[in-house]
Amino acid sequence: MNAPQLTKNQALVFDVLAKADGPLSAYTILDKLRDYGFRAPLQVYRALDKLLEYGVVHRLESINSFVACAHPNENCHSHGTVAFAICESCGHVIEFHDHEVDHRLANWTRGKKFKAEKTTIEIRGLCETCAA
Amino acid sequence: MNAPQLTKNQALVFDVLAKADGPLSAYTILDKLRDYGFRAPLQVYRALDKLLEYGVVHRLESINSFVACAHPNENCHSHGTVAFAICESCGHVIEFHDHEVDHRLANWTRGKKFKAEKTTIEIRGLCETCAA
DNA sequence: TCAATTGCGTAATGCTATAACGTGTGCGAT
DNA sequence: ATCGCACACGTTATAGCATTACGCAATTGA
Ligand SMILES: [Zn+2]
Ligand SMILES: [Zn+2]
Ligand SMILES: [Zn+2]
Ligand SMILES: [Zn+2]
Repeated sequence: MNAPQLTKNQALVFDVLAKADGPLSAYTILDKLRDYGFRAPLQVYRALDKLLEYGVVHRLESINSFVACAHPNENCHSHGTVAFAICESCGHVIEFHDHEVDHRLANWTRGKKFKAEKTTIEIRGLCETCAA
Repeated sequence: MNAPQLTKNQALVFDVLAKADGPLSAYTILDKLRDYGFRAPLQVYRALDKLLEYGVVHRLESINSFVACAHPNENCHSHGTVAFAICESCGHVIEFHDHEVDHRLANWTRGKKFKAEKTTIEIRGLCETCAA
């Protein structure tokens, strides 16, 4: 899914995420956008839905938060499953792909005849800086 | 973490999960246990915390639900990361391990000096029956 | 006996997400 | 033109998930 011109709300939400140095919850985004006219969660969630659909934002399931894609120029979806390492101390997120992991999981689903729609891989822990 | 004798509440929650044919949310568990004296979410969450700690229950982050461990006699934690395939149609969950996936992710974290604490791998889609 | 730990019960609150309603705007088909 | 449709938007209310805070009781172990 390629991203068309963003609407005003979508652009506002995306900018907040792009400028953040870590994942944000929908309600945190809402708070940051109150000065721009946002009043209700749905304004955020509707924008997020589209941004997720366009692949320019990822959802971190394990922490109910959202993050701008770290590879804005590639199409993340085309590289297979995106994986995340999330530092529980400083909040930083590293986004990565691993072809071999994709391959193994695809093998498994093929063997089980399981039709995968969406795969989540999230590693929570401490980044190099925070672990030191 | 090995499971000691469960308390009454822990045993009730565990039994509900063990008898269910799919993952349950904390509030669904609460409803099923009202006849046994449960009145508040915390009674469920406290029991779940312990059951998770003992490794006899897993939390599915992507659907905010809980499931009894499918390998009650092995120690799931000792096998590395547990992965789940979750059918979005019938709700069935298949729990599995893949050493090679673990290995790849461990390689990645070692390379980044990221100290992994908890890794989530969840595949959502359609099981063989539902995909047919 | 005293202190610390653990489990339990209850009420209140906070965080996350969606349902349901209506409005306005752009745009192609008739 | 104007009708119908798709889409974004705004608002209110509600549903669903999880924790904080307080107090009590039983257990353990010094
Ligand atoms: Zn990405
Ligand atoms: Zn960090
Ligand atoms: Zn297990
Ligand atoms: Zn199924």
